[in-house]
Amino acid sequence: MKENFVSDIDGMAAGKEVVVRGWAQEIRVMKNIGFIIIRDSTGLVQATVKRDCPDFQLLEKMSRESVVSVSGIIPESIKSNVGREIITSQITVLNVSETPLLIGITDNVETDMDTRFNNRFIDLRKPEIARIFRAKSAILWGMRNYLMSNKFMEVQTPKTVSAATEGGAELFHVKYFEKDVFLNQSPQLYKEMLVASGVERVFEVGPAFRAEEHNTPRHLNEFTSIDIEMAFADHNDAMHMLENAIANGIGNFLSTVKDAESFSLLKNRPETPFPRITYRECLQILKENGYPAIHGEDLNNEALKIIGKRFEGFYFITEWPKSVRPFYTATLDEDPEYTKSYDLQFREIEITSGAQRVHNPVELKKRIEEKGLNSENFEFYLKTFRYGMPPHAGWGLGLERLAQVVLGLPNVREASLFPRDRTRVFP
RNA sequence: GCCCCGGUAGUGUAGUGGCCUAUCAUACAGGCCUGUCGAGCCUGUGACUCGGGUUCAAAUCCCGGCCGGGGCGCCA
Repeated sequence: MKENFVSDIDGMAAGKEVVVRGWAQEIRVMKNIGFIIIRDSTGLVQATVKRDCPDFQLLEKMSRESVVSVSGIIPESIKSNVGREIITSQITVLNVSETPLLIGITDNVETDMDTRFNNRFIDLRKPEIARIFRAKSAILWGMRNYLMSNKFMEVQTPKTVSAATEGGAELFHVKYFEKDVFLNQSPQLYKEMLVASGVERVFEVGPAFRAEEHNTPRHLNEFTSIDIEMAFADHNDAMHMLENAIANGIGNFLSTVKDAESFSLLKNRPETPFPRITYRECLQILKENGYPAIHGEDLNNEALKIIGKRFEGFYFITEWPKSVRPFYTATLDEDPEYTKSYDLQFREIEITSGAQRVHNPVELKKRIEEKGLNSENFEFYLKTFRYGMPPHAGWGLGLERLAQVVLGLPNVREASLFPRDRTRVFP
């Protein structure tokens, strides 16, 4: 096993002997001296190879990105501009890399997104690409940590489901032995069933599939959904959990990922609570801006851009009309045409959708039928509401979209290691 | 699902009917030079997405396929 990562060299005294293992990012050879810039997951170090090193001739035939193990000593004074240096005593080439590289790593040439994704394993060697996923991981960890400390249990629910769905999104068909099944668009129904099972607070981090033929910088056909559901809670409680989970996620990212503020769009842990605006207030703003918006319809992208300009970062749009929300969304006590629902927005990008849910089985059945769905297909779900279902609320969040807005990425595909879009199912 | 734009060496580009035997950068191979550091200099290798059509002549114009980027719709 590797004993030292490159960044460990920072604390080492001159004269200390180390073994560095990583990728040979740059190789330069001269008459009496040569250099290898070695990269590992933690950073760069220059291995300086003098003529008297017995492995000097290995440099001359070494290709970039070959995997090497280099032994050496920390020098008294560091002359390399990468800030770390070892004076080499021994070099082992563990595996050679073919040339030329499929895409440049340090070359001063841009590479198209398509070419990069076709060769993603090399693309990910670029520090500016790799750090996206360090950030995503740290954001998720911070959110998970917040939920775990609030009595949530992490669960896994099936991704293959039979015909009954929430309606709305198109689903992917999959052969399942002699049956036709679908890839689940969200864990919604399962989360609620687990609330009925007495777990009270559940969350899941997993894939969600949407067979929509969109081609935009903010859609993936397979994305990572963070979903929560909590018993004995209303939409305001769920919003509270959401904004604090996000603040904790971003806070964790900024405080644990190296140089986070240098590449993050958001430089500070966001203040909570996030501002809230109702759907009806949005329509009023649009009207004042002379933008035609139809009451009872969804806000389109252009409308959301107008609304988004009024807020610095994250904001909630609450109390959406019943007509644009799923059947399981609870309505306002004082006006049943509107719902206890909310979307979390960042400018025009929708990050999260959530609500208090209907917990009365009679009303729920009615709402399913109002949407034109067959309630018999939902019996597995409806019956969990008849034997003691508490009031509950929750949300579903697109992790790639969250990473996209936190980092200011131009395309959500950049936040997916191996994105799945309208045409890409490879690699 | 509808609409717009695009596809030229490994990578990224210039070229919109003949001056293209296709530009430049980077990579790659070889050489010179140098405790170098986006090193520099010289030489070399390497490309018009596929199929059909128009034309004396097509990278260039037309049609179709495939692939890509984006707008709308829809959503996380």
